[in-house]
Amino acid sequence: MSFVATRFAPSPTGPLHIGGVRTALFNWLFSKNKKGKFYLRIEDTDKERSKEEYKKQIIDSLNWIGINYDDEEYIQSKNIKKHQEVANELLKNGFAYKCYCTEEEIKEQKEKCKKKGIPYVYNRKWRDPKNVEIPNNIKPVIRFKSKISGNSILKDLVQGEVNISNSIIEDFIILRQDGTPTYQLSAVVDDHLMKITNVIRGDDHKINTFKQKQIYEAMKWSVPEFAHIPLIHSEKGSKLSKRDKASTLEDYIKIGILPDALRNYLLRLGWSHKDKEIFTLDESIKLFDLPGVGKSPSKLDMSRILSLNEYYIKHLDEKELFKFLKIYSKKFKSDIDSSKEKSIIKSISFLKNKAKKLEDIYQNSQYILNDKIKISEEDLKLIDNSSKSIIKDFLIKFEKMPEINKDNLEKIVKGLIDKHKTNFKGVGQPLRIVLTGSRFGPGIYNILLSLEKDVIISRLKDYK
RNA sequence: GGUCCCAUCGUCUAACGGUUAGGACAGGUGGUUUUCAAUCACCUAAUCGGGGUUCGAUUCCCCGUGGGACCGCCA
Repeated sequence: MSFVATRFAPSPTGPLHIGGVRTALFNWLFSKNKKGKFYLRIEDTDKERSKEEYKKQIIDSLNWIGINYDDEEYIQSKNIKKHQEVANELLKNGFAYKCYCTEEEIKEQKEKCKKKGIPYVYNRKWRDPKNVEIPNNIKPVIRFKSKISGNSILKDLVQGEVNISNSIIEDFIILRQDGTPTYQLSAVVDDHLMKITNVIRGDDHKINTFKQKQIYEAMKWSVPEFAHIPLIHSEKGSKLSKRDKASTLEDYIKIGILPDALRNYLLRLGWSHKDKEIFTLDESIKLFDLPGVGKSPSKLDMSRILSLNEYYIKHLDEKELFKFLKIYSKKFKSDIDSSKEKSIIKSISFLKNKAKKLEDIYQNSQYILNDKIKISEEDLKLIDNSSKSIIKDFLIKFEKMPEINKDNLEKIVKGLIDKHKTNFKGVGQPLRIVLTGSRFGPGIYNILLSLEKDVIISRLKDYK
C-alpha cells in the first residue's frame, strides 16, 4: 500500500458547519484506514474575512468530535511567499501571463454577455498581447494560461469519470493585483508541499479541480487523487449554508448531542456499509472506504440525530455520561453543585431512559438540582384532601424508617394502598408531584431513593 | 442561461442483471406498565416517466422530467 496523506482545509471565516465536519471526518477516516497522515490546514488568505476566533473554534470543534490531526495546524497565509514564487515560475515558463484589464472592464464584459445570453469566459485579451500597448498606470493580475481546446477527464474516486470541455475553463487569476495569491494557486502549492495524496472535499469544488490539475501539470508535479463527496442539503433541499437553522456544530453541541452520536450520524450520511447502523470509532476506521460513499446529496434529519444520540446516551458508561452532563451543564446551563452530584449520579441510570439529549437529562433532574420546586396550578389541583392524608401517612412512616431501601418503601406503599383503598397510582402520583413538581417524573421508588432524606421530608411537610 | 452532477419508502440507505425490493429513523396499532418515558410485537410506506439492450432490469444505454452544484481579484 502506498503512503496516504489527506487534509481538511477550512477557511476561518465562520463557525464550522456540519458539512465541513463531515468532510473532515471522511478525510480523517480515510487516512486512518490507510494508516496515513491527516493534516489540518487553515486557509486564511482572505484577510478581510478570516478571524483568529474562528480558527480556534475550528480546532476546538475537531477536538470535540475526536478528530486529531498530525503535526501543527498548517497556516496557509504563512506560505504566501512560496505561492508567489510558483506564480512567477509559471510566468517565466510561459504558463501564465500578466493581464491589465481593469475590474470595470471585466464587469462590462460580463454584463454584455448577460445581455446577449451567452456564457461569460474571460476573453484572454492579454494572453497574447502583441498588438496592445501595456498601460503603465495599471497593476496587472497574473492569469493562468488555461487549455483552450480539447477535453479534460477527471477520474474521481467517488463520482467516476467526469468529462468537460476545456473551453469553459477561463484563464483564471492566480495572483491578484496586490500580488497576493488566490485560492486556486495556494491550494495546489500547499497540497504539493504537504505531499497530499488524496483530496477529499465537497462536490462544490469539482470545477476547481480542472483548474488546479493544470497547475500541477505545468509545474510537473504529481497530481493527487480526487474524491468529491456530495453535499449535505438542508431540509429545503439546497446546499447547507450558515443561515440554515441547525447548520453549525455548535448548534448540536448546545442541545447536548454526544460526539460519538454525531460522528456516527455524519458517517452514515452519504456512506454506508451493508445494513450496519451503529459504528464504534474503531469499526468506522476499519470499514471506511471511498466506494461506499454515495453519489447523491443527502438531507439533514434531526430525528435521526436524536435517535442516535439516545442510543449513545443509553449505552455509554454512566460515569462517562455524568462527565458529559457536568461539562455540558456548566457550559450551557448552570454548573452542577458538588453537593448534588451524588444524587445525580444515583439517578442517571433512570434519568437517561427518557432522554434524547443531555439537555433532557438536565431538564429532568431539576427536582434534584433545585432546592425549591415549582408545582403548576394544574398539578396542584390533584393534591386534594385525600392525597394530603396519604402524604401525611407516608411521611409518618418514612420518618421512622430505619433504612431507606426499596423493600421497606414497598411495604409502606402497599400499606397505604390498603388503608386508603386506592391503587398504586393513588399513592404514587401525589408523592411524585410533591417531590418533583411534575406528574411526569421518574418512577416513585427511583425518586425516593435518589433524593436526600431531609429533602424528601421537607417537601412532603409542605403538603401534608 | 451555460457546464457538470444526481434520482429506491417522508428521511438515511441496502440490493454491484434473477430478492415476496431489505434495514434504520420517523409515523401507526397493540402488549407490558406507576404518570411521562422506556421496552416488546406487529403494520403502513419506495425503484421519477418514456423508450431501448436482455430470457430477465432498481441495476446497463438513450431521451424527457425533477432536484442540486459551479459559473469571484471568496475559499
